[in-house]
Amino acid sequence: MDYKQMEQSLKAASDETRMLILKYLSKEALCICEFTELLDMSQPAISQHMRKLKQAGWICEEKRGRWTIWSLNEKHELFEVLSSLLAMLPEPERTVESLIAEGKKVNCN
Amino acid sequence: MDYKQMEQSLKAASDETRMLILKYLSKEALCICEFTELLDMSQPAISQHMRKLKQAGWICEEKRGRWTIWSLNEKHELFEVLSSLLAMLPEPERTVESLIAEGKKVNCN
DNA sequence: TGCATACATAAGTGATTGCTTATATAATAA
DNA sequence: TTATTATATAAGCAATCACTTATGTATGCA
Repeated sequence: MDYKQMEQSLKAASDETRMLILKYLSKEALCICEFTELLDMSQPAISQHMRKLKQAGWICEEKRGRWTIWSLNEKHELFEVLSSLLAMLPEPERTVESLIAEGKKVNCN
Repeated sequence: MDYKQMEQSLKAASDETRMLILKYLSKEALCICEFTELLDMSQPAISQHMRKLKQAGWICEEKRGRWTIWSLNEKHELFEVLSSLLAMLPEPERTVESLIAEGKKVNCN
């Protein structure tokens, strides 16, 4: 891995919002609409973060009907490093379960 | 470690120039003037990169006369992660030895 | 067919980045 | 003392950032 590649990978991960996204994805695959609820952010903001993470190779998308299901790319060269970083982070307050409890869970998977 | 802390640490390391600096420091402690030669950059540019790395806790400074000797901070909470990242990077082309060969090595340590 | 849903993209904006040049500071050398 | 060396800091600037609002696109449903 060269310096430019590592810079691009790390830069994409070095953002509080995107680290939260990756933390959620380390548990289960999710779609954009769930993240807008979990992170309380606009849909375009989430969408743009996803694009950055995808360009860096951290996540994969799977189109299913009108949903796009996002998941961690376990084949990323730095996947193990990412995993150990994510393991150091606390569990987010909002969970998919809390969305269900609030009746805000969408049926995308 | 919380999300903001990790973001700040990773952001400081997520730069090609600063990763090169860290790679050099993983071998030996060095001063600014050596980096200006090794990286072919201006002194203020290097100085500002050092400040960022120091603020993130990645490096330590030791003032010795008019020199400032910089070294990796092995007590950083993410030191092991950093080490494994640096180990994946190729050795830089320019080395302290090549500086000596060119007669550009300074006597700072 | 028409409308709602899920998402992507584009343009605009204020904040941050990484450099530059210029200058300040502090230690040593002459 | 004066000059030189090593470094830090400040101001300025173009590029990039993360958001916003507005709009486009594709799917599924009535």
